[in-house]
Amino acid sequence: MSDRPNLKTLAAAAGVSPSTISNAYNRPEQLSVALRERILDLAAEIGYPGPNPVASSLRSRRTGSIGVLFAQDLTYAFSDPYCTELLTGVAEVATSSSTNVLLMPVGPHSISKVYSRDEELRLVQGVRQAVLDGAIADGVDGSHPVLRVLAERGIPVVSTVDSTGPCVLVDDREAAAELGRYLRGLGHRRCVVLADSMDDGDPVLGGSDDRVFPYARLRALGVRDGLGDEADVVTVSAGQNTVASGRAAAAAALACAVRPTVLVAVTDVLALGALELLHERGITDVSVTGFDDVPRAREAGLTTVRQPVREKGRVMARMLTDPTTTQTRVTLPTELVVRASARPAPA
Amino acid sequence: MSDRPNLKTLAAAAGVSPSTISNAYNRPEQLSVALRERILDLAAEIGYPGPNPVASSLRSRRTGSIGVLFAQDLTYAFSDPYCTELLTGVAEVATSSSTNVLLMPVGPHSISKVYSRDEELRLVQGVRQAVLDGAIADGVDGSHPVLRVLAERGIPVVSTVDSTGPCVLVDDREAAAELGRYLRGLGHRRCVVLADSMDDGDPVLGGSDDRVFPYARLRALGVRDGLGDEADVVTVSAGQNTVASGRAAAAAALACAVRPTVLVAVTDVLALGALELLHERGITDVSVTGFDDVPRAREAGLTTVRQPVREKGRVMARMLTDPTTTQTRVTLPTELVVRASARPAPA
DNA sequence: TCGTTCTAGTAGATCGATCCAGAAGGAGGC
DNA sequence: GCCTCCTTCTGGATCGATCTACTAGAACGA
Repeated sequence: MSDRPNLKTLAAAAGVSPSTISNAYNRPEQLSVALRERILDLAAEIGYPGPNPVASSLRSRRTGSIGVLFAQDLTYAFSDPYCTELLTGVAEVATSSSTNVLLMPVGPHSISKVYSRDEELRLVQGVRQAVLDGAIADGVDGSHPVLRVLAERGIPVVSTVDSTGPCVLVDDREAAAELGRYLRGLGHRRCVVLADSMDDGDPVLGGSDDRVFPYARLRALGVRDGLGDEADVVTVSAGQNTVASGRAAAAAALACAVRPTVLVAVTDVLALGALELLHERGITDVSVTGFDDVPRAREAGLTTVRQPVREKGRVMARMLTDPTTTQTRVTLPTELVVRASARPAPA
Repeated sequence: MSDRPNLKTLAAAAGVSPSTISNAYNRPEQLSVALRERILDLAAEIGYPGPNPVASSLRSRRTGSIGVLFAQDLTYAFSDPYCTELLTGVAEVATSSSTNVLLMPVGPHSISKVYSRDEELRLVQGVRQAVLDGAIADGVDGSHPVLRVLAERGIPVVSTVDSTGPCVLVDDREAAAELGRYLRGLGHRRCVVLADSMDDGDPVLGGSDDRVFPYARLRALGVRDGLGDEADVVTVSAGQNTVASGRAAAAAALACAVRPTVLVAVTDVLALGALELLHERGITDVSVTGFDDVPRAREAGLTTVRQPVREKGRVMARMLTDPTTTQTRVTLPTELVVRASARPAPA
């Protein structure tokens, strides 16, 4: 079997210089229509698939793909409605600009843990070997080693977490504060916040904050702000952002010495789990709220905070693919969505 | 600002040859522990992020990422439970092997349409520029131009559509035939098959087959096989695989001259749409079946055919990432799942 | 006729690593 | 003391394109 044809092969076959072949694909206006036709005909004939993208990227320093990093495990991402909605926004922009989307698995990372060199190399391996022009980091804490690798590689990163670099945010704290004030108005004073975290095991009541995701921390703070000083607010770190975690966290919350009147979940998914548990146990005097306003929140009658997740994905992707966008810091609006799951606190 | 450090810089700084730096990252056993430590220390100090993956891929012909191609629009993929389940399986394997997952947008493709050269170049641009070691093609018809590009580039492709190359299949036709026989046993003789397709517009009754996805075609054939010759079977091409399409297609089906006793959707998502419409119109004497057994099918009481989608994703990803797998053609089992949505045909 | 501008195409360096064959130096055997 | 083997490290070719700067010749105006 003969060697795979490359640009030089084709150049020789066509009797032109390599530069001209390159131009035929990348700068049609630089050569005559007739010559370009002849070249592409010949390419089809000898089975040349176009310039090798790896070689092309090496020289041109462009790859035509953008990466997406999730704080949580990639395996969970596709069953998380927040993630899929964000990806949809990213995909819309990617599709319209013929850009590929690279999903990188990243190991869980704890701020406090110190990694050995080889542990860290393994943690960041996906990102080290990733071929991309820019990356979207969703909920990834600024201290995460993968962000350092990307910075060293000179790859632009747009984050959903507040930082000095480009980011697309919602005001998590203020949005949660608004929710808190609303709950305060309903008479709630004893509250447990259900927060997803990098933990894998059972829910931990009032556990340390350093494995809780950045947005979860802010939302918990905001709820405290809104409920006021005299309110009793405890956080449960629940583990992965899944319905099952929400159930377990709610169970842990109900087992508190002083029973809360409201469970404030930092995501709708956790809230749905909490609702499930309350329903199952026939408990009707405990309110639940969520955050995000995913499709199922509406069906479930969940009081929540809406954020424009798909738009977030679009904006982030545009910041990386569209050279004319100059904005480097965008804040998107949120909106309190009142439904039936939060009721006045029992007297 | 100084130039970004590269392998040669680091080699010079460490007083060793470039090969040694490369080995420090890729072949730790080829150098003494002390030297490797010294190199990695120095790398951290001068901010060298490790070998440039593009240059590395060019020489080594490995990229550390696998691609995924969906027959349908990438934007819809994340809201399609079949796709997300497949991706989850892929992600599991990718995570455990530190492989990245590349999602490539691909324009819709009609078998019969002839593309101009530049139209086709645009259609395949994402795939032409994609950096990957292998690709998973889900439901992509063998005639699709992107598959030719991948073949010319020498990139291995695992397909879910029967072909001469590697593939992971379910026996769509026989699975559907089993369903057909079951429905026949329930007395059904007038059937409309709801099939998703590359069309965008309104549902087309008995439209041409060439824009229907390959699996949809096979399942339609299987149902015919199972229902037998005397049964009246018509296909509606419904457009995208969405609940909304399912509703519209069901509406079209009910408008038939001879009203069907059963709507056989080639996917659960379409079936859910059909159920929604029937429920809304208060129609109780028309049965519905699906295919895939997605999570919501259970909640909806949908009679359907289960296929192990996540396992499919795992197997396909393994065939591309694990050099020890030699199997080139795998058939996974299916199972008829009887629930309440298919009832005996009215007399 | 001369100089200028424009178009179509070219030459050769370069991007940043990995691969393969080989060499230096020390250990071990006889 | 000599030879062999093993470990550790090196030199230089190579992967396949794009980039920048340049040229030949046509076209054009004065």
